[in-house]
Amino acid sequence: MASAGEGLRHGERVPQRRRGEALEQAILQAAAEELLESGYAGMTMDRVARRAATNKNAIYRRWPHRAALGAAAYRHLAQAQIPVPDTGSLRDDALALLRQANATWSSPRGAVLRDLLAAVGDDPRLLGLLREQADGSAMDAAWLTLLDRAVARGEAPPEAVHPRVASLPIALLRNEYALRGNPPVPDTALTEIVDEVFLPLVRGRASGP
Amino acid sequence: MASAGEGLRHGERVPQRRRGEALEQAILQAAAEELLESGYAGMTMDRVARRAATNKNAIYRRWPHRAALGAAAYRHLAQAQIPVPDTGSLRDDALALLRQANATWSSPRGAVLRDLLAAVGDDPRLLGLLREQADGSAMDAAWLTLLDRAVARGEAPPEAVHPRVASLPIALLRNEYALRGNPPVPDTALTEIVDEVFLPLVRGRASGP
DNA sequence: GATTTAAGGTACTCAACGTACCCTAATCGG
DNA sequence: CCGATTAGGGTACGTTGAGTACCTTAAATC
Repeated sequence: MASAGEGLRHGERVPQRRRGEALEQAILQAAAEELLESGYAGMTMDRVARRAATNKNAIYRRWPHRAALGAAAYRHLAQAQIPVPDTGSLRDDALALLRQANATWSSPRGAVLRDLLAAVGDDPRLLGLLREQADGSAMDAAWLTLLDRAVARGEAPPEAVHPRVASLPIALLRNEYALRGNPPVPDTALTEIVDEVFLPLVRGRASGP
Repeated sequence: MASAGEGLRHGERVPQRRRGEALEQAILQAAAEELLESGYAGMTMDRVARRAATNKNAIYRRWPHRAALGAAAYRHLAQAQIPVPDTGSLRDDALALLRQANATWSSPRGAVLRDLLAAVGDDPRLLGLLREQADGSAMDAAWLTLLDRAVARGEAPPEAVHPRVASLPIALLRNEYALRGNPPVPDTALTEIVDEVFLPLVRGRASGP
């Protein structure tokens, strides 16, 4: 067997030691994998370092502490694109969005996110970083789009297009998780949120001041 | 100064070593104080033991791990009695209850509770223990009472008395904390929750199916 | 090719959880 | 009233994991 990798034609050198961006991506990838496999509690710095085939130095040169790495790794694994459903009915659209959020949050990724939010505590920088990708403005935008369409169809009054209304179903879903813990919220709870709260509220704002 | 405690009349002995209930209460008290002073992260087992003038053995004989002690200590310090406001107006009642919850949650105790809920993770026993005293059924009962009174005054339709409606304002308040972190929610957010969501929903359920 | 930059390797400090062991005070049974 | 049992006190560990220090060595840059 000829020794490979060193003697290339024309003397092209293949670096054997990653640097900069390449190394950073490898670390993030390793951290994300650890997060999915063992949760945030299991994502130790040594394990990440070993998995990325590097050492803790390289990590601490980039992130000041574990929570920061955790947040960055979550972001790396949560390329959240939210496809806004368009079924032609406000109720079905709302249910579809809720079900999608429920599926995401009850997946391992959801558990990781909740761990991270807990661990981050009150560090506003990391809090923002997490929320951004997690469910923040993108989610609100989706619900506003959904309401806009309903108004255009004459299904909802214009007063219903309001940030508080838009964020309501997700807030209630989040609340279910806060109360019950990890297991996925049953579908009956989702329909209840839509039928008993969301739609009545949309109606209720019609004749309001 | 005469040496006290040992030589009592009639040979009554005052035990110098606490046992059972007395010691348990002392530990809980010490843990609760640590929680308030330094949060859950600062409530180390050694500190609690020192503060209670005992040692870790006595603690671990009673609680299997730190999280269990934390939950028990929180319960010890959170004798939650919820006085249901009765101002004669649904809006004012609702605002009063919300403001009270906001005050509690933005106090050190609220931060401790959030830390604990995070630390407890998915242990259902501790989760239940915490929620019980924290904001669970007592809170819901208060909101249902408030709705009942409004219905009696003719201020709200009977259909508004529904668990989902009752838990809504607290769910939205909790959501504010989840989104923004520790600082108290501004009063404008509370009035918005009441005026833009809660009251319209109560109205909206009136003519509903 | 020399110099500077950053990765690799490793050992270490420190804090904190949880455990083991042994001694001694309090309680309980007779 | 006196031994036996129970449970608290004291203390020293073992272990894990965060974060740091320091030196060596490869890669990039001048």
